[in-house]
Amino acid sequence: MEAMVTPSRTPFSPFLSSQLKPIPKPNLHLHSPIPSPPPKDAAASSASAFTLQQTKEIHSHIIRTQFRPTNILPAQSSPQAQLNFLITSYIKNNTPSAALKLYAHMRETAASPDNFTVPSVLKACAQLSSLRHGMEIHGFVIKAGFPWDVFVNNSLMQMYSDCGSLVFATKLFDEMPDRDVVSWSTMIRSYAWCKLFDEAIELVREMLLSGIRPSEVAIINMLNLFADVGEFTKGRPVHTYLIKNSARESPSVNVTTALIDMYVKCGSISAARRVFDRMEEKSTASWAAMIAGFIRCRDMGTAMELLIEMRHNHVFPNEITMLSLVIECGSIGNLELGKWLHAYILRNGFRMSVALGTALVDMYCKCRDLRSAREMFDLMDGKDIAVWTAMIAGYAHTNCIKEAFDLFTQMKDANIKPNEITMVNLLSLCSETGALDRGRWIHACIDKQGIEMDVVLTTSLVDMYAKCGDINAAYAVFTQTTDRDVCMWNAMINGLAMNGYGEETINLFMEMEKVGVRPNNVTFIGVLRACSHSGLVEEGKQFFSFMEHDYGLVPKVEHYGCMVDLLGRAGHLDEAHELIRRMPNEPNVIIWGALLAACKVHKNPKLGELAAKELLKIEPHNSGYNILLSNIYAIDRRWSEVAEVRKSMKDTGIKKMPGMTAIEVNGVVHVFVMGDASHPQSKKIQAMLSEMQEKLKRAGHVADTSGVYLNIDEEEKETVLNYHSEKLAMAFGLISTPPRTPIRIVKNLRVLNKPQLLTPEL
DNA sequence: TAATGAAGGT
Repeated sequence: MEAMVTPSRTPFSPFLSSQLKPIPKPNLHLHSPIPSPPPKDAAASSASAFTLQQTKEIHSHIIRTQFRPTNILPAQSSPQAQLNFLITSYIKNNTPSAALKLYAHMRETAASPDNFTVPSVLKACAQLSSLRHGMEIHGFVIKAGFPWDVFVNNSLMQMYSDCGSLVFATKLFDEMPDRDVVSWSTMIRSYAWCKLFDEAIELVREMLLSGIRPSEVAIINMLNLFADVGEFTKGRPVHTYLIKNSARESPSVNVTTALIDMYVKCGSISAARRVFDRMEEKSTASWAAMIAGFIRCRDMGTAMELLIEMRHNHVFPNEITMLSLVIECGSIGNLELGKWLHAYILRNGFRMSVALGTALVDMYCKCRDLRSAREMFDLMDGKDIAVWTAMIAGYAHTNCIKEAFDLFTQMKDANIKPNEITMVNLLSLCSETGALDRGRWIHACIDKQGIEMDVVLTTSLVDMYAKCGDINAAYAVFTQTTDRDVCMWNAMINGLAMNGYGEETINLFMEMEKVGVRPNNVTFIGVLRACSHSGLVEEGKQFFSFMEHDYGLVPKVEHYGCMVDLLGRAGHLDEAHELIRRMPNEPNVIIWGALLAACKVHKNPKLGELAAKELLKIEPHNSGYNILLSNIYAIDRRWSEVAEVRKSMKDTGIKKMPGMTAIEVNGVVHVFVMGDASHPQSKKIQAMLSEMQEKLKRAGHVADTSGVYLNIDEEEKETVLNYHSEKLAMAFGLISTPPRTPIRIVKNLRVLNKPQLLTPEL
């Protein structure tokens, strides 16, 4: 690997290189201090599950009082038992890193972890996919000399499997003196998780042979698993087993429901229907699974019919049924059915719980009907953080900056404290729109409000800083945390790649390997992109081959896209074309677009024409591709063909989409299109543009007009260049910021391709 | 048990 990246050194910014500190060594003993206690006493009582806030309060109380009895936990509980309880509570509240910190604290004090602690903290490791922490705990178990315990052993297997180390899990399984049904299920699950279905099925067979009867839970787990991986044929043996066994005892309603769910998720609605029709007794859940199946395959008529039929059979949908159907509907984005369900809910007098209301708001957002979402939202009473967040997420995903931040302000006025999820949504909005100042502000809010920095939130921060161009801030956030999962590495790797740090990207990739985080498809996109932008052709080819042969990751069309880009940028156009012809997947617009872009740069109209025509085959009405084709003709000065394309565009009503550029000044995002005179400060901008042009001319700059493919004379072309949206944004930036302020403009192609997003309905 | 969240190719 080392040898591979050395050959052609790419020039990279010495500035960043000096900034990039080595990744801190993993802190094996987790010495991080326990967070300082909030000044509240633990007043909450009764509930069996505590909220995160309550957990933290109890935590600080226990630490403060040296395990004196509280009014919440049983007074006679040992320190171990109390801490175990807190660890479990942190995990239930989805804050595994807090659980691990608490465990580290136990190790330092007299309250030594016992075999109730270990399975809990292993679960936390699994949630964080932190193999390193998991192994540390395994080491502790061995050193502490616990008596062998099947429960602990199963937890270890589970942890290894969730952290991607099937080898260790298998080793533990093979060496177990005594296996229970959970051990088998865990191992089967692990194999199936790695898509080793044949091995998983073989293990099912072995389990049955060894006389272990799968428990009902084990069968349901298996079915859920096959459902998750969407492998239909592989699930069959479980079905066969059930049928064979049904002579003795018929499967329970829960098992059959899981079976229906599996068939539905594997895309076989007819098999699901057959099982469903044969059921003697159907529960609410069975009906719900069946109806969700018809929603999923967009057969709304049958879905509605079944919902009505269900009531004739005296099985009544409950709030949960409706909840799951609304969620399903949102995930396929079917507005019509969503509205029908909403009406159905109102007509039939279901209790409109906050959860159901939230699901409806979310459904409308996912169907891009923000107006209805907002209506529902405004109607709701007792709004909690989830609804506010769902609504903010709706605005965030449609790039409605103003609405999202306005709502955020209103939420705080209503005394609702934002949580990690709220912040993640706002940050992703900042990333998409390049709003660095707002992003920094959100970062400050997170610190000020003491919001838990979990993996997802940290990843969002890294991503925001990287996409907004502040790579040093991204790196600072990245290095400040020790629990990094593959997504966080990917955010940093792709961030470096995106900002042009080819060599650093590759180094970081190797660092990731070293600490034992397994790269995935997305990781390789970043690495290949880095090679592409830095002209590391040979390295890129090697990584491409590595990913398949050394990591067992089948390159997807995305990776081919990177490779076409890599080869194309380097001018190896024919090789790129050859790769497209050889690829097993159907080339899409990205692939042909990459080839076309390369043909433009390297002036190969012949291949470019081919690519443009392929693009138009896929999307005949895309104005962008029509423009590109006409530009290709223009390179060859084939003006009559240029005119033809333009005429056919005009005839079919295709309009050229305006290029747009955004700039953030004092927290406000200004968007410019080409020749835009609508800005209030337009006059000043024009004056600044003239000044810029004068200065450039005096400095001897000659505009490169070869990229403007209109049949007009050179002087006019220059005018067109001068009114580009980028220049307008740049000029605006110059007049509205103090001298020497860095100016950051954003051209977001994704925004460009979705013009409707910039003109929200509201 | 069932409502809100992260990484990606021109």
